[in-house]
Amino acid sequence: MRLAELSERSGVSTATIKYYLREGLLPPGRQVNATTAEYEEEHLRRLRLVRALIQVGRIPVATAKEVLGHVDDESLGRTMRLGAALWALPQPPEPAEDDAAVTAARREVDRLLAEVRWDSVRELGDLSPVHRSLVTTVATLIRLGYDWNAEELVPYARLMREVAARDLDFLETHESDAEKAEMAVAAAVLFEPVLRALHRLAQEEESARRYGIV
Amino acid sequence: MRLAELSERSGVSTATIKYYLREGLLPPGRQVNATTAEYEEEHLRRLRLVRALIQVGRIPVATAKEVLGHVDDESLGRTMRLGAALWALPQPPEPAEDDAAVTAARREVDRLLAEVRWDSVRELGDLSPVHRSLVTTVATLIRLGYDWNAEELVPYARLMREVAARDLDFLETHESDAEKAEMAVAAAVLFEPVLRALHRLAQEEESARRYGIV
DNA sequence: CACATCGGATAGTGCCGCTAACCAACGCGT
DNA sequence: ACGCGTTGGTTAGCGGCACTATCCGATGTG
Repeated sequence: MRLAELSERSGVSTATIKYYLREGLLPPGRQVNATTAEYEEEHLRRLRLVRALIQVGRIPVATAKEVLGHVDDESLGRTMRLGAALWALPQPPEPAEDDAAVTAARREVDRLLAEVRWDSVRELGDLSPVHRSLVTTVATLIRLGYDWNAEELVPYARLMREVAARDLDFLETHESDAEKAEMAVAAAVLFEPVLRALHRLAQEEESARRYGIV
Repeated sequence: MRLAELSERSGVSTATIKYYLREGLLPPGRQVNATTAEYEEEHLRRLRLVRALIQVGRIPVATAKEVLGHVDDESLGRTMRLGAALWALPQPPEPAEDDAAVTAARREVDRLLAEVRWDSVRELGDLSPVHRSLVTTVATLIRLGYDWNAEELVPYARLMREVAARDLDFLETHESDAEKAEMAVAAAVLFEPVLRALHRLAQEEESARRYGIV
């Protein structure tokens, strides 16, 4: 298909598609001649994924490019691709001011990880961007005056562990041979909005039950 | 305290504080005379909350204003304040293209809510922004080619229900009289990054256990 | 062979979250 | 009483980001 058809079938304007091509989010089509390029179904699928990452996952274009770079990195095995792609996903900005709150937060997070015995991530520690962002967020909560401690997070951690186990089960079940890595990224990025929405819906439901009003 | 001190103790530049005052995110200080205004501890706390909403929660300034407006709305009771504030929290943009994917998504979400018996939110249906955003996100997943169905979401929904119950327990325990509504909003907004981080950490941990590599 | 269409390149737009610069009023030390 | 540094408010501008409008020469098409 040509660019115009790609645009029509995806609902993305040709100008935007050109922008994505320019930014390297979308691999170039097969150049037929100087004025015509041919795109495949694969391009359409990739374009939908890009839109999902950017619109639903709210991932910056530059980051999306990086993530997709890992997805396309054939030098990595399946697991590594997934890991590298997830690693590249954006985290809350780290003010990195090493004050008392951050110290306290780090201590509590460490205690939490010890308590639930997540030894793999404990070994990685600050190397993992996710770990750092968790510390930062907890530090913010502490600064706001929450008397935060690891014990209160333990049940949440256990629940999220269950969720993560289901995530991986899901991936294993649904992976087709064709686009394994893309699926993994899509699942990682698009599951979060689903979880977030379910979380808020659950809050509405629970609140309505307890207090009668929403 | 004066603006300069408010700036120093919060780590936010005076220019930015002035900006927040202008935008109505921060109530004006007590005007002593034409060139001096006096701010209280309350302003410091509110300022920290604003920063948390914007930086950690990534909430747009205009939305944060709206949310805080509900928090300050004394015509509402506690529960209503919380509800209104949560209601105003931003959702993924809704393309609102009522195509086959959206229809299918709506059907699956309805089935899900029936299955887990969240009758309160079911009654509200499309009225709730959260409900709409869930439908939109699921529609995106469907468009990407996931053969999505309600059954697969059920365990997630149950888990998030447990999480939500804990959220509300937490609120009930920790609420001090002084800043109930602010705490509720902070919890709602700042809990999500914590959950997200725990989720990803759990994925790393689980993946490391299953496949040995992260 | 006229003409619409194609894809690529470039420069511009609109929004958003600040931020630098300015200003008159004030308060404090001498 | 007076000079001068500081205060809080106002205005205009900046930088980044995600597009987007426009132009262009090459090309396929009736």
